[in-house]
Amino acid sequence: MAEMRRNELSKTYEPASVESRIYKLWQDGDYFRAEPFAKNVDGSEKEPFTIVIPPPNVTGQLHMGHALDETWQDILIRYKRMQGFEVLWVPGTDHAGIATQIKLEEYLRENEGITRHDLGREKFVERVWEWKRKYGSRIVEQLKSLGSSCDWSRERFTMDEGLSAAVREVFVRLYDKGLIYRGNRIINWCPQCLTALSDAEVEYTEQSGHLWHVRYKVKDSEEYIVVATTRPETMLGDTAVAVNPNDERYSHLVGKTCILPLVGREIPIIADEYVEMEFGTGCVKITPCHDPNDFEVGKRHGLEEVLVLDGDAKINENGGKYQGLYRYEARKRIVEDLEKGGYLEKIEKHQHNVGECYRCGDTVEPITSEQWFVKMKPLAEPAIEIVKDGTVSFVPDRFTKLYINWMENTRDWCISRQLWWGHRIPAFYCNDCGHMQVSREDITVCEKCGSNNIRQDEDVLDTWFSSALWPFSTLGWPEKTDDLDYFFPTDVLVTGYDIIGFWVSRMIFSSIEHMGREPFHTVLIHGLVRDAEGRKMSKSLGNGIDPMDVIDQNGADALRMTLMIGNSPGNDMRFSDEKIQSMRFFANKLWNASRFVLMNLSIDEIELPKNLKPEDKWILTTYNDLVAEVTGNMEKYELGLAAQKLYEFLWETYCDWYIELTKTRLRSGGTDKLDAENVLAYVLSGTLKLLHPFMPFITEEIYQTLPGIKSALIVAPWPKYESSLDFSAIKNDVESVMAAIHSVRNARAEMNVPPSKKAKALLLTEKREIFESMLESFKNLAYASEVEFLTAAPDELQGLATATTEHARIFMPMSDLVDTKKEIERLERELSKAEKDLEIVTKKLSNPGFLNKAPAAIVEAEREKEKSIRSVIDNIKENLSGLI
RNA sequence: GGGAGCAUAGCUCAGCUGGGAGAGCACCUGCCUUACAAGCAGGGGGUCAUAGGUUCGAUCCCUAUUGCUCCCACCA
Repeated sequence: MAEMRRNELSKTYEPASVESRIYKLWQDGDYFRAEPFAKNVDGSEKEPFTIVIPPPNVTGQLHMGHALDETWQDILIRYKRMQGFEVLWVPGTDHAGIATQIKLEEYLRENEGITRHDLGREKFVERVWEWKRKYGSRIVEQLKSLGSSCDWSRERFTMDEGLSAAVREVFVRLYDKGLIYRGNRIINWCPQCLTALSDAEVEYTEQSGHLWHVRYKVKDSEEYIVVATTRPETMLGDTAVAVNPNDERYSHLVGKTCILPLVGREIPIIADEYVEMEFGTGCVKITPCHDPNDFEVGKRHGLEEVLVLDGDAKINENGGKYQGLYRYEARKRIVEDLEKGGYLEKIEKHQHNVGECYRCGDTVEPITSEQWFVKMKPLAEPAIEIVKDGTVSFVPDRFTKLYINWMENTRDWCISRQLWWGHRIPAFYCNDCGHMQVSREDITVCEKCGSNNIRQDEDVLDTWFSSALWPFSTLGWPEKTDDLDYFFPTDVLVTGYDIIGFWVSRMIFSSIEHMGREPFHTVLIHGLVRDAEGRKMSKSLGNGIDPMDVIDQNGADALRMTLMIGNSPGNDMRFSDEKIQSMRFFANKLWNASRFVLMNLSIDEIELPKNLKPEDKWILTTYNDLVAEVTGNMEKYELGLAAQKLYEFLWETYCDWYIELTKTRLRSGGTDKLDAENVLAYVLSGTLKLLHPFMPFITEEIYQTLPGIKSALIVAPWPKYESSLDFSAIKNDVESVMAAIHSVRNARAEMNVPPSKKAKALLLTEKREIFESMLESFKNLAYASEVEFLTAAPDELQGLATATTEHARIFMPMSDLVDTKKEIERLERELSKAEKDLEIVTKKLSNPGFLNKAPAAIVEAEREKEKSIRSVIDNIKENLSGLI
């Protein structure tokens, strides 16, 4: 596997050439494929771990939101795969009813000058399939370039045969149980898309409008009743005026009738609690067909229903002389006529929320219409319970509330759409006797009258109806399959908080209803990716950053790391050039560190040496702790923290310290060198494993070049904490040498001594042993020409630069460079800093409350700290007194 | 109207069950020390929004306040 020559690694990391090759390596190795009931080498059954992808729109293209979503999932999947789970990540795409249909209609209009009606349903649907075939693979390819390790052999599409069968099955079952019904109800209608929408598909924006106050004359009276409305055109459909039953101003009018201006219809004045006395005039015109609340009022009072708007938002035949006018045109005309007729009392400016179609943005109209609905209450109840009892949990937890709130308040779900692209509703009508049948199979003969004059319902189902079944339909349901037996329920669902209502909730109740249990145990919620200014990325703002461009320029690993590092579940993040750049640099750092190690390697097999040097023990201990921490973070879905720790360990611990500490040994040759090689390679190899889920490409590429590697990193076992690697006893000793090095560098830097100018170091320390065993490294990193151990401080400190730590005082003869006055100032600065620290600690330690109540370990640590600071202070003071 | 989130270094943000205030970028100083200048070494910079409370101890828990963001509801 390791075709690559070690010393041929290029000086900078070039992701483009690596990534496609590595992805092919994984695919050729078939590492993404999952087998139900797979066995371990010892014959035991493997534990499954399953994620289903939130299916992107089949004709869409990858955006940053996807990239974030996929990265989360791929990290979890790769982590679990390395841990020995039989992992399945089911990929697929969604037919995205409205979105796709709109897209093609736009294309047809712009390029062929035709509408879907010119083509007719059959031809149009055929064109959508063509469109799907043309663009459907684009997003899949984009997912691959991100590194997603999906089982592509199981790729699904919501309009696949199997998934369509699942949709039919569910529809029929729910219908038979009375949970799907057809009815004339008020729904949200998009006059642009010409279809009904569910409540979830309507977005509200605040707009400034007007409140028109209109006089309705009370019949057989000189009185007027004044109603306030924001949509005067709907008055054509008024069938009552309502007041609050407790409103004394109008109680004498309740039961009377008034005359609808312009129309002349006599309508009753009724009393209903729904009316707020304080708002407007306290009188509300009731338009049952064009307002959801009015619809309810109408039902309660048995009011007449007059529909006045057509599907395209034009006034219909019930609108008399206004028939044919578009809604806003009609509004203008009606207001004019009201004014002329003296019906208009006043016009107020008014801020109110207007519902818009989430796809096209057009103002939706509430309209009564014959539609199909899912009865929500019986489905919602167990779906709430399963989250309340913890069977399904949200990460972070706060989204539990949002979910429950959504579930508790949801009204019946309007599932029929007047579109052509989607799952056609399996309801069949007999044109002769009018009988309706809902069926899994297409109906050709009426079961009631035997007629074969049958037509299928024209409508299709809401896109979310099929995606609600995704966790089990993709595994073969309603067939009984091994996949279902083994991989269901799935484990984690990863998605953004914006579709909890649309999708997550519907998957949960669908799964309970049809599978009898939860679809997944954890819902991992991430935030949105915003631009550098914190704005939502959107097409209209043109501020979207194309992940494919980012990958091309920086590599998928850098993109993934950018999206993960420092990000916590549920929180939005900003995407900036700076961030992506620093991650590209990180990839390069990893590359070069590996290059350095590989250049020095002469071993054929990585094996930890028997005689470990102190610095080896130090790095192994630190690495070992890292394994434990990162694993803990992964388990808790704290991927941002895990990434952060890996970044720091690799850069600061491994590169800046450990590699530097080994350089003298690598130069020395012999066993020393071989031992260093082994430890370097061991820790690098382990770090690559830990980092692999985050940066799969570069880690795999490097891993392949390590000695003795027989498998791909993608299936290498995840590192475990090993107590045999715990040398924490010696950690402090090594760190005291590091502290001394740091202090020397500091002193030299303050005096602007270049590294090239080496100096002798006179070393006074009670830890002579450790300094001696790390002497060469110390000399190298502290720029010491030689080291002499002292048993007492020199009498005369003039002309000596001093470096001071808890355990060491170092004197460097550099008379030509040392400015005694400056040196004294520097030491005094350090002293006052240390004294401040000491003050805090002693205050704590002199507090009886602290001593009595704080845990012993904390008190002990505080004592250690005090001792250490005192030692530093003593050392600085002695140095000072020698100078003054 | 209801609910949620955020407020930590100049900027963007971490900070897991309360005990050390952190990272990246930016900034200052010195270095091409042959893995990396996409780098190395050193450094400056924060009353952790405000006011209370709980505690031996609060960035972290509780209450209130202020400011920003979002979601849901839709009083016509």
